[in-house]
Amino acid sequence: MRISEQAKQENRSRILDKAAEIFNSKGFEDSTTRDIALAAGLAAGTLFNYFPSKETLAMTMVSEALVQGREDYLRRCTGREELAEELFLFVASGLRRLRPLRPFLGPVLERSLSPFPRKNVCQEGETARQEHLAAVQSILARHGFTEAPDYVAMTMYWSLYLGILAFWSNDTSPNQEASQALIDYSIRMFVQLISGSGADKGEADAS
Amino acid sequence: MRISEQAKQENRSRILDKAAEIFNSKGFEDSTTRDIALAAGLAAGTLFNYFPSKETLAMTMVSEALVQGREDYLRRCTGREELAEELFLFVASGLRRLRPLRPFLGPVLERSLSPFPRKNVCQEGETARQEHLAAVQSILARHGFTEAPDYVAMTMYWSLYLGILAFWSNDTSPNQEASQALIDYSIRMFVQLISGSGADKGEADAS
DNA sequence: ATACAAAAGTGAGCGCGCTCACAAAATACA
DNA sequence: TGTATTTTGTGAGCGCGCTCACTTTTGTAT
Repeated sequence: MRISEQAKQENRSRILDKAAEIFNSKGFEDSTTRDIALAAGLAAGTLFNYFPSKETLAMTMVSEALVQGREDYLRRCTGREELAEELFLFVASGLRRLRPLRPFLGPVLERSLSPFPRKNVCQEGETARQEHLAAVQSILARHGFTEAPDYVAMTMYWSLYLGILAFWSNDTSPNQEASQALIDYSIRMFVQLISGSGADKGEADAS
Repeated sequence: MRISEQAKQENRSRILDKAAEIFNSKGFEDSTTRDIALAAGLAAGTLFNYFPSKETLAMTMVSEALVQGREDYLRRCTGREELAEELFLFVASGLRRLRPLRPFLGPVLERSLSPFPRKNVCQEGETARQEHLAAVQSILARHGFTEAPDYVAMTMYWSLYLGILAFWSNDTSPNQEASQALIDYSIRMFVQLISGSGADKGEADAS
């Protein structure tokens, strides 16, 4: 069992390695699970003993990248940042870790993170979303927003975040400055939203 | 040629009718193009003489609904509305027409309207997005925003709009009040964004 | 009518993600 | 060691969206 356990881990990481390679060279949709399995030295069906779907396989990499991004953020965060500043740091840390996966991220994030209701949800995606939102909530809490923001605010946050991911994932501007501007505006907007409705929720009355 | 032309149109609309029926009863993903073609009295392959893909078939219905929604909006619009009010009317008019398609909208909108880069883009989806955004721009223009808002603003608008669609498409609250609140906040946020464009951090408040 | 070209319909078949009945190997127990 | 049990690997095969070589129908010109 020990030896087998180790062999399993090796198989798993060999699948992940080869998958990353193939996804990066041909994109997500043009890569086949058969190719990946064979490249990892396994039969076609065996891949699904390790990952229940092609989507989950890809999202596993995304998930790990986002976890590392979160760790980076915690390491880099001094605790003296403004709210917007800290949110920016958090988002940017995630993107930095996603960078190597960029060539094949589009279809994966679209399927796994989008809030549209679907038949077969990918658990990795759900988890990634929840953990991201939980992190945001904890940042808010540390900045004095003790009551959890309502569903409207968090729904809007997620929409904006997905928009950032989508834009960033094919941003060809030199240093992704275009994305930086988008992140900047999105976060500022979000901060403004929760600042304005935090006390008296719902009655903002603009007209 | 006359008769055949008419037959073609009949086939086309029979496909659309049966597709709507089947999509509504089994959802988009569980419906097969074979079933739809047979239900329309055609061979499996013939369907693709009329629509290049299953996605396009579904998006054709969405597209038509959105066009009708736009007409409704033009009809109902008095021209004396506030900007936010008019945007709300515009968005709500679209949703009203999409209502009958709601049971199968999720996967369709996710694939066709999402801004994530993809291999095979569905032309119907691209067009729908462009027309929607053009309508928004013209509303803005009529309210004094003569210079076209920059890509950041429009990107954020589209993110928020997609979020609204996603939330609304499985909003089970009695009269979709939950969605109404989301639309309200999203639009107000967007108006604030373009009003204060170039404005500095947060505090500005509404004037 | 007849011949012919263009348009429309057909269904076998492809490659995909994924399943599943079974085979092989690893482990547990005697 | 030998046997039973569980775990892991295998690849034929399914159903899907979609293609394409072919047949049938339609329209035109003689």
